[in-house]
Amino acid sequence: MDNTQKIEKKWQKYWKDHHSFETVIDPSREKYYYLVEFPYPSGAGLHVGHVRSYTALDAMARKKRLMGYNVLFPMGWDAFGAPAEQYAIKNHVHPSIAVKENIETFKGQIQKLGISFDWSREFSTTDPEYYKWTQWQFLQFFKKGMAYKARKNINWCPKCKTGLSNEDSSGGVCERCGTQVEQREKEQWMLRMSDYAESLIDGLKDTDFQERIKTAQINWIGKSVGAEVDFGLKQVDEKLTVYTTRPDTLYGVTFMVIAPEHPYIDLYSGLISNMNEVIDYREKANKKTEFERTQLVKDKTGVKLEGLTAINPVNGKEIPIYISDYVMMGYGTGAIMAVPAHDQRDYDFAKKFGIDIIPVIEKMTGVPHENEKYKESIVAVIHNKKTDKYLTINWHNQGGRIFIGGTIQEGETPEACAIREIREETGYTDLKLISTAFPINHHYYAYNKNQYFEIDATGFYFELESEKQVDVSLDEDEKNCFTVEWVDKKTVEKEITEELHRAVYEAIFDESAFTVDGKMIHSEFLNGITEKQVAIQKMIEYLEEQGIGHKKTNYKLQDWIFTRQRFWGEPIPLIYCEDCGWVPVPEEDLPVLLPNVAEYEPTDDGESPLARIDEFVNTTCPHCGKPARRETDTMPNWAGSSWYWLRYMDPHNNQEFVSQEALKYWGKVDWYNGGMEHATRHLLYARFWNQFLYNEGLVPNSEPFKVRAAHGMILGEGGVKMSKSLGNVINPDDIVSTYGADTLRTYEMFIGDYEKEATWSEQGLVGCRRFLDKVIRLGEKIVKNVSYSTELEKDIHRTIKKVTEDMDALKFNTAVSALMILLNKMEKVESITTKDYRTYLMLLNPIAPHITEELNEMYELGSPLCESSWPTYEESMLVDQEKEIAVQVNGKVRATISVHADDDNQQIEEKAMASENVQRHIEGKEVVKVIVIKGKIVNIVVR
RNA sequence: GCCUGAGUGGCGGAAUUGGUAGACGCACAGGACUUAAAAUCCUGCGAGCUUCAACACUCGUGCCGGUUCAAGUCCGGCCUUAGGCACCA
Repeated sequence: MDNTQKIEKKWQKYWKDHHSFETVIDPSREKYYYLVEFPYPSGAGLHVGHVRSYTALDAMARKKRLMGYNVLFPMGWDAFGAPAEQYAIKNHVHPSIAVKENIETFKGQIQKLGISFDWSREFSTTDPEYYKWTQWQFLQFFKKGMAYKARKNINWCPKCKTGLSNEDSSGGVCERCGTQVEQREKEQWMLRMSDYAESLIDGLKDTDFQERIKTAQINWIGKSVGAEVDFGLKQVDEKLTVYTTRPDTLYGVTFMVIAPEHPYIDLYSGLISNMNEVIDYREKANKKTEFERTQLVKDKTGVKLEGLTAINPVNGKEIPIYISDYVMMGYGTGAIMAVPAHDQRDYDFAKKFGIDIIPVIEKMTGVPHENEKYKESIVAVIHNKKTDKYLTINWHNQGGRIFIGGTIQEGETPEACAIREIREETGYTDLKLISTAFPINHHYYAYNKNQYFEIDATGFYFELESEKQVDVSLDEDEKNCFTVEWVDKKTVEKEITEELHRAVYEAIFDESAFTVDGKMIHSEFLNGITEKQVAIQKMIEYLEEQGIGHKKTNYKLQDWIFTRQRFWGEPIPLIYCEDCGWVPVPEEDLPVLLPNVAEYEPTDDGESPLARIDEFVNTTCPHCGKPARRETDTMPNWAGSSWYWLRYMDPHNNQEFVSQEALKYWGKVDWYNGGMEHATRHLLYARFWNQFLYNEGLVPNSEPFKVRAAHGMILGEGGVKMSKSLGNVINPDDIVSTYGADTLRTYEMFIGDYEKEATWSEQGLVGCRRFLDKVIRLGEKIVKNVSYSTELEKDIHRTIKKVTEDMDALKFNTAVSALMILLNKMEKVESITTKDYRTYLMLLNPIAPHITEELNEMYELGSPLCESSWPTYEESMLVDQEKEIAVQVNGKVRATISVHADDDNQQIEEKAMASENVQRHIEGKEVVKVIVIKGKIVNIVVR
């Protein structure tokens, strides 16, 4: 309908001409700050996903304004970065030109949707007036020693020819282009973000982020609490420090592993007799990408350091040292103590290299009891290869099927005991021991002896070598009690249910380390402890007493690599002088502008394209005046978005990045909406940046955002991601021109749970268009009257409540649904009053602002909606005098009755009993009790 | 593997937080209006069973079990799925 277009244009012009959504500081009114992530203005234009979040926040912002708040709802552009640069390389134009075009497209698209942004505050991160302050803030980091240059292995994207932060190369591929990331040693500017790890976790307490977002942040920061322990080296007077979260397992250490890059390898190369092999391995490991090292290769590799051994500080045991790439130099100390019995990776490694596995934690089964009798015992699983059967003893109804078991006698080894028991009970003697299972601590009650037992049991797995048997000397009684039976695996797994025997069976065939809690064994002063935390605490105390270790907290979060070797980014405002070192560009010289040239190709040697532009590079030292060179790397894409919400408060200030007055009034962002893809990186960078500014006294709040919500993606029809290649991308412009912006907005709000993904459906869209058409037609039956229709009054009040509450809770779908329900009611009555209609339009206005304004004007209902106030409801109007409630008999609904608000329980019960169908169901039965929940339900319990 | 969520008709999804499961919309079917179509309006629409029809009845919120007068909702154990983290010691 071209009429729709006209109406929408008309009101968009009205809002613009009247500055309807422009905001100024007004201490007499309460402020509210809605922020939606500013987009990267790509050539592809706006996506329907943008529409979803913009409309949602727009609806909330419009409503808050009508409620009298001074609402800040700004928009801008995050325009530094690769795509604009790629475009520039191809077409030999300055990236700023492409950016300008794209911004225009995006802005046009957004304006067509009627989003109530305050465009007077618009800026782009690429505006020199903006990035001047990004540079200024970087200098604050620099001056505080929070920015430093380090030569280190960084993630390098060979396609983009630039370094990447860990955050940008997660999963071992470049975030931008998907190329596998390589390791390259480069000098990089770093920001000391890891200093803020704890405070970034802590600060979450002051936010109302969605739980899933908090979790994502906490996972990313990756806090772990453990201990650093110093192991001795046998050959030199030096210690090898490891980080472990399980110091309680120190007695189970049977080897150590250090990262291939560990400095000790070169330091003690003289002592290592197989140095060639070691170097060879190290080179291979270095060539592997981080991706291969962490994702693909689960098979353990490594080399033993011959000639260098370590000493376990708690028991003085000598243990071998290996190098292996499953230990990372970048985490902890780059060295680990390996406890194969209780760590899966160590277990795999030990199995492969034939290293001892010493269990120090015992699995516990059964329930411990007072006055237990202690004994040690064995359980033997015997397998016959020829028949693929297992030897069992069937006690029939006196205890079912079990394996061979028995108590260890004095002076007997567990293995000897097993062999003896097998012979005594079954006669078999020709056995080969295959494996010994981890010990099990079992608690049980023996009925025949009326006694509680605690046993430490060792499980053995034997292979039967031959059928050779000796006579079994059992008395008659025993013979009648049990039979010896060979059974298949299936029977074993089905019939052996006794807890201990079952546990032994599982332990024998389980190829994994025992990583759950249990009872400490073989650990001297820790023996018998059953709680992990207690054991860890005790061990740490011991280590600290002995001076061989201490408690230590580690984080996965690392320092932020803050340089990119690209053209299209904020130049880093530093100058290198041979005499003075790194010198900041004086504030009055900011911004350091990007030069206006036409060559932007990154170079293979890893230098920024800026390095080739002499007139940019060559300068003088601000300190001593000698010739000096500018830093030619630029800032990463994330820099500009790390403080943009502050600039919105005071976007045209050329004296400071934001005035204290604006900061004081606008404070925090009250509600920040963005995609789930930014829940870790952008949000962490932004919070870190803000916390730093807070510590410098530059901003009043340490946390920048109160609420963080994330919208779900909009998927193409069929539930797949929208993508160019699938050809299922929906262009909002097309929808706006066919159905109108109001229809698109209403549909996207109605599509489903805002926080979950939703599938696009053209049919659903049509339904929303129909809904709006009905709203339009409803106007035909209004009669002038300044009060609500009596028949609709209650429904209107209820709808006001519902819509008001739902919109604040992101439940737009049910808000729209409530409006549809009210519409259906309004359609059914003869006529509606002007007040009915105006209130209805007002409620719909935040979601469909154009058509509601138009109808309001057309029927002369009052001042423009955007200049009016949000309707209120009366509590008294929400309660019904008459209500239908259900009557259940034994929990099943059998009737409904109409009850009055004044009815007492007695009356309600009588009404319920009077129902014919209820009578039928209670007839001939005894009524046990009647539950009456006023206004809700009656349940009659009969027997 | 660990940490979050989620699982309800043909479909998108509701359900006042333990109280009539399936609101609202879509799709579909039947009818009205129309020369006809579109648009619009009315009616029906979880499955089964029964009936000329209606009333009624049985089952039903991923699966198994439990608590309760009453469970989509709470508890225990699984399965599936989406997202986050991951040789992080």
